[in-house]
Amino acid sequence: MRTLDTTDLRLLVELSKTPDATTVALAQALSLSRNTVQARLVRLTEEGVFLPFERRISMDALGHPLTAFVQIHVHQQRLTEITAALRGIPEVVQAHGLTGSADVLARVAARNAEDLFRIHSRILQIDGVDRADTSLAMTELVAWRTVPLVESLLGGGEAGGKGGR
Amino acid sequence: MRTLDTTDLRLLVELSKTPDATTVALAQALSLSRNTVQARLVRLTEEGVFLPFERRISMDALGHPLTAFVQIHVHQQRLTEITAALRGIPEVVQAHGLTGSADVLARVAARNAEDLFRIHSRILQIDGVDRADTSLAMTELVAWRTVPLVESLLGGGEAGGKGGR
DNA sequence: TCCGCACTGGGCATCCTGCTCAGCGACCGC
DNA sequence: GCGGTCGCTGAGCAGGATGCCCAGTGCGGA
Repeated sequence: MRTLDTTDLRLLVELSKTPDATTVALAQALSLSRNTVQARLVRLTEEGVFLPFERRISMDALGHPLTAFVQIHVHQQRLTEITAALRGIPEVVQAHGLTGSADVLARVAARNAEDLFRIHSRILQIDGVDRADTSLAMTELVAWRTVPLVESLLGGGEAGGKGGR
Repeated sequence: MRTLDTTDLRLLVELSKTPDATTVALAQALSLSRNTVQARLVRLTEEGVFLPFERRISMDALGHPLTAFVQIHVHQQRLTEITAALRGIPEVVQAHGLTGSADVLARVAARNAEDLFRIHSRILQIDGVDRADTSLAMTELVAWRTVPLVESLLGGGEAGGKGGR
């Protein structure tokens, strides 16, 4: 994957500020020509810099205000089937295979405590699952953010965005 | 927060399929009038159903392909300062206050193993942090998804979208 | 029965989009 | 030093989308 240059990063920051900005507005904000912005956006899209829109849907709005992390210990030989089973539970929003004591960390969205208990049980009943420890997220201390990282890349100095090959 | 009706949910699914679709295209896909779609989108936006665009930026693209989860044990009295310190680390992408054995679960993005170690050390040096256990995410078994949950709400039957108050 | 609400379909001026083209400046390899 | 190549610019153009307005309609609740 190509390394993003300053122009790309500035574009990402601007997009984060005004996600629905038109190409013209973005060009104005960054003092670039409309053509350049358009070309960059196409390239960024093709390179897969933008993750699916799904990620922008609020669980709260869907009536699932509770977030919980479930640490799952499994028979590692059966990981494939277990993954499939987890995919079958819509409330399992995300799951990672981990190093360390637990094998799988699943992120779960629930309507309320009962609902969470139900989902927890459902995970426990999956064949090959040994144990599942649920931790409820009480506060989001740091809300998902990418811009600080992008800005650190900008400040840290990348190659300039003009001329050259 | 108002409960989303069938029309809203169908709109979310359609948007997930084609995030850059025009209002006209969405209206066509859902067999609604353009005016209705436009009004719904405005309302969904006002209600905060859409999370920030930042969430759609790929860490891989930013040169941070490694994801790690850091379980942090802290002096709970100092949680406020600790949160501020975590916010000061750009690589800390998200952090939750948890019930259970650990106090804080932080999600971290890193360039490579060394980088991860550096960030881990930086977290450890925060005043009030007792211990920090890092687990590296090796695979994303289930990529972030919301649509299955939305569809389960659709299938489960919500109130219809037309008429009434 | 009447009211209010949400959706519909039409219309309108303005702006954006997607595309093309020529020109220019900078850096590359030769 | 020189041509080649790449990225940015500014202009132009047809088609379409946007944002806004309004009147009409069907349904449920008061």
